[in-house]
Amino acid sequence: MSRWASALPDREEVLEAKRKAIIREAAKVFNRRGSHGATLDDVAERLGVSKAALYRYVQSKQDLLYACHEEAMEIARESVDRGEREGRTGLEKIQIGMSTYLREMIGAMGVPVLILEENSLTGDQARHIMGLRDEFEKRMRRLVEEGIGDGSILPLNPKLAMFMLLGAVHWVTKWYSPDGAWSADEVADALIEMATRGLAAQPGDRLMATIHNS
Amino acid sequence: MSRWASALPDREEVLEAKRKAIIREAAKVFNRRGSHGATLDDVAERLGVSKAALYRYVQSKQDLLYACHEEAMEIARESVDRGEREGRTGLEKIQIGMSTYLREMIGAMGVPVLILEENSLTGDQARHIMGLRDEFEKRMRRLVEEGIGDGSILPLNPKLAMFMLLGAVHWVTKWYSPDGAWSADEVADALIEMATRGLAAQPGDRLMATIHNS
DNA sequence: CACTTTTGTGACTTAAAAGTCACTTATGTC
DNA sequence: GACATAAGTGACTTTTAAGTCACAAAAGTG
Repeated sequence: MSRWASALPDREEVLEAKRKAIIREAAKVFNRRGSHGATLDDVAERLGVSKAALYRYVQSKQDLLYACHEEAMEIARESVDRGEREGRTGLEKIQIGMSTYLREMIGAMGVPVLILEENSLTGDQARHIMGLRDEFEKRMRRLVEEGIGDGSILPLNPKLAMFMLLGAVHWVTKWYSPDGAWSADEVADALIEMATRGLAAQPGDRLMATIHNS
Repeated sequence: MSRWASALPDREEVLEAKRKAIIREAAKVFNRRGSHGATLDDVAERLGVSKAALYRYVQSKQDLLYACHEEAMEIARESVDRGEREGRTGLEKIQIGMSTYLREMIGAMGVPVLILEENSLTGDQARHIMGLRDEFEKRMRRLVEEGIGDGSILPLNPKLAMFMLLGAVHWVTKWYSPDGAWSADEVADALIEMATRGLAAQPGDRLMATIHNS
């Protein structure tokens, strides 16, 4: 047994933490430059190490890209979980789920969603990620249907509504900067309020989020 | 003077038509694979010619990418023009402008919008395209302000509203397929109706577009 | 047809980034 | 301190796609 018992992070943990850091940084670069435009030299430089060092933590660029996608889908899944747990109507579940998702993506430690370029993943990896994405989208669609059923959402096409919301949300990663005037929380609240109002059966006659009133 | 007077397309026209075809095809590939992931061999193959042939019509891949962006911004500009001309309130102008824009992008001959990857354009070209984009966004924002002023739109943050709408619209290029069940027109109408309802001061109590009622 | 101009090609060179490896530096253990 | 193991590096090879070029095929013109 090493000194300090298990009070100090052991090797495994440090290793895993470094791998996570690589994934986070890579996700940002992939997202800004596209998966083919991003270079591992670039990721390495942002982390202050050499490219060769990265290869101790990831097998290949493909592997890294795959890990980023997995992370993003994990965030998506947890966000819907939370929406389903905490919301009372279909609409509320969507609002909570989507704003959680958005906050996680653009927040300090977030892995921004990755634009799915055709071709960036292949074979089993592509199939797995697409499977997760389809599942996520199916759950979102069901929440829309639930909302229509319970009267919180207007009769409309669930698939189209889901795509509209996802577009509004994913696009944020293209323009949002943490250095700007708005916090991730403010953006998430205000954007989701506005976007979901389009579906609401009883839309309020004013918007409550802080960004709208400043 | 050649025979048939000017009834036959002359060389210049044919040349220009071929260049347009290259731009359209390239735009699709850039959009699906990202600007770095797209290869000119691929574009050439889709057009049934060799890569070397492309270089008779474009100077470089950069030049081609730039032309695609210019084309997309031209479409954007014309769409706002039409909205401003035909709409009566700020909200109506936005609805007309945005649905025109979306139809043009995903329609048969459309040049899908290009995700602006950082780094894909550089120097003067990047500055020019960003200038056009900023101008487009500024006009959209002004229409939101106009709508707030004339009472057709709720008091809200114009910049955020614009980003929400643009996200919903641009995202369509990621999932829409002309081979699917929905026509470009149907999608444009239904999506814009839903998305702009979120901003409307007097949102209707049901959605009219065909997709929602089928 | 004979000649010129335009359009297009396959085989090449070049550039950039992925991926590897023999080696150095750091860390932890007795 | 001495040894063992892990972490990290610079210089290399390999791969892929951009871009070029000498030549071939096609089209226009007298």
